Amino acid sequence: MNLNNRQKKILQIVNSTGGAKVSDLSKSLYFSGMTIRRDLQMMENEGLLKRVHGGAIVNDSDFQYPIWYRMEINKEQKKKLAQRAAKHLRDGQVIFFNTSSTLAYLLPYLQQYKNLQIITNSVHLLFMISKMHIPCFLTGGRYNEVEGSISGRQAEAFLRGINPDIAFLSCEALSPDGCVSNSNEDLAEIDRIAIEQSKTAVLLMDQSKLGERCTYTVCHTDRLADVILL
Amino acid sequence: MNLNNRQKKILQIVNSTGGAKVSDLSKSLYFSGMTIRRDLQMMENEGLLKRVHGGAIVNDSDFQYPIWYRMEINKEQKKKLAQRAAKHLRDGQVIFFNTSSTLAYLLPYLQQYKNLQIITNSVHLLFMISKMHIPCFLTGGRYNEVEGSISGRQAEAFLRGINPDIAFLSCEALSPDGCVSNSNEDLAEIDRIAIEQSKTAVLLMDQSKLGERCTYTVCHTDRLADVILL
DNA sequence: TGTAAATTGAACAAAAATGAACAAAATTTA
DNA sequence: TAAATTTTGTTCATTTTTGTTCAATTTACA
Repeated sequence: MNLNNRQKKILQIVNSTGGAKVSDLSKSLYFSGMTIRRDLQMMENEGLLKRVHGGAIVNDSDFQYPIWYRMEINKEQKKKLAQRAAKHLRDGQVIFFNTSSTLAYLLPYLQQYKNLQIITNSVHLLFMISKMHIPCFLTGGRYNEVEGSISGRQAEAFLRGINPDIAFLSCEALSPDGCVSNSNEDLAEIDRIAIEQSKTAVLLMDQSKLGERCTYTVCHTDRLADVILL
Repeated sequence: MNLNNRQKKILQIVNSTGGAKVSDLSKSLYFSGMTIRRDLQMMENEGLLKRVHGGAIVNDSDFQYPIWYRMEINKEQKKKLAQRAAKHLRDGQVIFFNTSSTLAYLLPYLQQYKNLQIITNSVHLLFMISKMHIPCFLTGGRYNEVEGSISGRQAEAFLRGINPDIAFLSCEALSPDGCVSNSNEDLAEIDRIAIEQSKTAVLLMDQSKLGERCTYTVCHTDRLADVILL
């Protein structure tokens, strides 16, 4: 029994029973209380559990649903609203999409238009669009694994060299007074530049994120041609 | 019993039992603890297992090499040659990879270096490298679904703005007189620029493609620091 | 065949893991 | 509230494991 096995076992016990006492763990695993305590401290640092006086309990901190799950939520309603957004589409347009799962609802409507060119900083959208055999360009720059986005100085430079007809954006928060904002500084900057460079900008966003305000302002809604709440 | 057989056996034991102690492996394989320890270190660097105090356990990290890589991993020759290519690696390097599955053999060796920065025009390599938690930049530009590559005018401009310490390239053909060539014009141009911009360039390629010559010349081998035939 | 490189093991110093002792802090009890 | 009890964290000693270095041996290769 080494450190790793012991900690794995402790985690099993804690997760299956909701919590465990140091004294019990010590007795059942045949290690001193001191060792157990050190284990719990390590595991708490890694966010695996929460330490309390006398032992440890499960860590039920906030967790995020994976992206594929979020896409399944409210499918029907979102489809209808994406249809409304699709009314801004025309043949031959150069279109920018930012990084967002919400925008994926728009993709089916691209099929009916000819000679579109898509630019995006989302690798997920890149793949989906490519599978539809629509030419797609990705901004260059630093890859962020969490959102599947490309951002940073180079992505900004890339965008400044392009003038899309329309930008479809999604963001994290929209305050009551019309302030569109994001919690990621780099992605907020991408959005700002996309709006600057594009003739038209349309915001799509999830109603659930309404009314809040994140650290980095993207723009005010009066700069947008349309705001569609899914 | 040579190094490769021994490591294969160690991996079997670890994978079948979930873990093994150095002292036990030493006794059952009749090798000194020191040798076992060196084996484990090597195998950990390649991501095949996880070392813990006293021994090793199965690698349950979130990063897994793709199946085709793990299936090939025991082909000693490729492993050895990738190892030779890895000798060009140093801490803190800025490295370019072009679009090629061959280069994936090098990835395990990246883990042992600190502060690397990778630039590539391959989305497949981008994903693998990101999963290893190494900062990775993608060139901007047109996406080509077939090879999973980014190329075109913007990718070229992106590359010209960067000066990597070393470029690892793979290509489609290498003629007997040392002409490195490619059948895709855009990707050949990317390679040319990468060589131009990099302090050092190393070619890795599959022996099967040896002796031929494609439409677009990339460079001559005397421009390369090393040519490694897998 | 001789030389360079890789492999291996031994010795020993350095580091990690563990438990015991005890003072400090938290909790319970009176 | 104070005393008693339990739990915690610090420190130190002991044991185990690891890494470094060097020498011997084997292997690769020119």
